[in-house]
Amino acid sequence: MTTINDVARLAKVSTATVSRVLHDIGNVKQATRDRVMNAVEALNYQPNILARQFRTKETRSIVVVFPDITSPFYSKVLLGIEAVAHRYNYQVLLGNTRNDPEKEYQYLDLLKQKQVDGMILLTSRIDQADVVELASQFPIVLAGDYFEGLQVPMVAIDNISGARKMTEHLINQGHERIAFFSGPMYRNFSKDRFKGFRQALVNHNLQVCEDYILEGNYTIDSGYALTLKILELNLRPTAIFASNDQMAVGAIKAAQDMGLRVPEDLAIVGFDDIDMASICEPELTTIAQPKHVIGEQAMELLYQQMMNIPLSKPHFILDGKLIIRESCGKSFECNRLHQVK
Amino acid sequence: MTTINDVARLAKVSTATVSRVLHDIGNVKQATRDRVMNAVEALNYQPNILARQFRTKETRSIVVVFPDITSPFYSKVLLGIEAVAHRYNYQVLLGNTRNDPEKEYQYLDLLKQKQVDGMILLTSRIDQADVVELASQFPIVLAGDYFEGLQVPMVAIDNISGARKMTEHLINQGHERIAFFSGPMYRNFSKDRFKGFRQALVNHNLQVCEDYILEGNYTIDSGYALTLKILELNLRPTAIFASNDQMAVGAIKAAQDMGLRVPEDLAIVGFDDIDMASICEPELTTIAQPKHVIGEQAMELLYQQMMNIPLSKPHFILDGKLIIRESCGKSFECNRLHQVK
DNA sequence: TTGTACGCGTTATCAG
DNA sequence: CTGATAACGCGTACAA
Repeated sequence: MTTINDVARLAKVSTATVSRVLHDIGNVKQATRDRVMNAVEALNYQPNILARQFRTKETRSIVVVFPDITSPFYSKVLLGIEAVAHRYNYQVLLGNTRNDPEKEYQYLDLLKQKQVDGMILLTSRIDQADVVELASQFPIVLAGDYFEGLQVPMVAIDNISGARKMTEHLINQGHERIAFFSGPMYRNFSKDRFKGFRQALVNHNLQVCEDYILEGNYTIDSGYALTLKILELNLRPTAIFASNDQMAVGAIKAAQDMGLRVPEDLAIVGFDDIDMASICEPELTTIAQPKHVIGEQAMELLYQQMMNIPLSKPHFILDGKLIIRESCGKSFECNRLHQVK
Repeated sequence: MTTINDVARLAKVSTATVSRVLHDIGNVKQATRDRVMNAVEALNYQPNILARQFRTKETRSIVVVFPDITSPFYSKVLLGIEAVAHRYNYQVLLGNTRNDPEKEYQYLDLLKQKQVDGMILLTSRIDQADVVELASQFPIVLAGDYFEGLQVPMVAIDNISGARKMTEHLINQGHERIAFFSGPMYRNFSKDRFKGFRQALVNHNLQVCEDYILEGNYTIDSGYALTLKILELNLRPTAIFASNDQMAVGAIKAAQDMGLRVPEDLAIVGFDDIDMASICEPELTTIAQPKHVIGEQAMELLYQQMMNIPLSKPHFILDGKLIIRESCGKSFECNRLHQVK
């Protein structure tokens, strides 16, 4: 292992000068700079990063915490994070939790122990107070999910308005009996999607029927099971709003297995716009989240904190876009004409 | 920041003893051990990991290199790796390359610079010689992909026999005009899947038709485009073997868009058995890879290297399993009866 | 413009 | 069983 001392000796300068050259700081005569660089080349010197990290207390790495790397949503966000992280020369540590709060706490330790310079939480099951306290001491950003009314830096879409838009679209199609598959309610965005759903119903003087509200866990299987359950009701819904695409895909599968046509017999819509949404049969009407951008923006926010740049804007609420495909029946325009008639 | 010195002082022992207690090594009298632990508690002491890493030259982290975290295949393998890594107390660094060899070299630097203790390559586009040389100096494991005839530790399925099995199934169904969508040929497993395909044809005295062999890039879009192309031929194939599920899904979509029924008009099969394979319509016949196990095994192999445990077996060839679903037409059994008649 | 010398917090060696 | 102390390699005041 060749060290900075070896370089210094060969270049006949002090280690301080070598360090200066390597970091492009301080005034160093061109001649000595060249001597140093030559020595570096000759010895094929690579700085000992671990020593540097120890010395500077900077690891140039961050950790991203999320429940499931296998999820098409989280992995896309992660991709956005990674793109910006690498641009700023940060490494990204995998923080897969498998929904285990215990694990999450372990990742928090990485921060406390300075093994990473910052953290992005794509979701959190641990005590909000803990996160808030940590956020006051370390660079932290929430992405996709968020805490109610807290000023931890955050980037996400407006889930309430997204879900409202979607529900209104369904209502405009003539649906009055709409089932809602929520995700686990310990996630704030789950609550918000439900809120948006309810708002739309209320706005249109439709009553929300308890039997039509079911809680799933955002998996295909869960959407499948919930659909079978809801189809047992005497008065079936004419539409299902699954609050993510995986559940919607499971719902379509279940409906088809029960001999129902989608959307003719049962309209089904989702949320997120994962790749599968435009592949499945019928193609899924959904709310598109700008996943990559959420990741990029989150990393930008984190970077600013790590650099101690005051945040011009700590909260970013992006737009969720209604994507009308086939699974909800006739298009919005068609329907308007229909109603006008 | 409270250090080991503070603890030593409070416990009225030397730092050496504190370190001994903390690592459960050496003989320490119970009484002093208690004193130390009390001091640790009282001061809420957390060892400085960076200092430790610097001292021991161990980071307890590894990097996993792969082209696309968004891929259902790679992310599942990654999950397996992560499970075992955490059991052994290793952190996992994300090595997304977006297929950029440049990036891959950067991750190699992490190894050389001792920023990680080991590396798992899920695929590699860089010079094989470089990898082999590196593997002689650092813990490295190849997973999913591999090098021909080299003794770098590795775990993967037998792609040749997997592809052969699949092709034979198609032939047994009565297909004689089978198209093959390969992946990029710079990946060895791509070559092997093609080899297996060709072997099966040759074994059954079918000739391989150049027009039916197309190279894609393992994406849905590519499967879609290739299918449109192949359907332009005067003599259309009766079956398509797409060498991964994404391309197969794209192929199904294209066929359906062209008004063809799958499998009646055109049989389509894939490879990998990603989640989507059992969701799409029709469900996909495919070769299942034990993705999670590949990841687990790869991490075990890496761990053994990092611990300097001699590898009992450096190469693991797992089994790819033929999963017969709907997209290939009548089931194998039905078909045999049919032929016997 | 350059060099000296110290400290970062641990672990490891060696002596007692 | 325990303590003193020397590294580890780098960055950086401070001095020259």
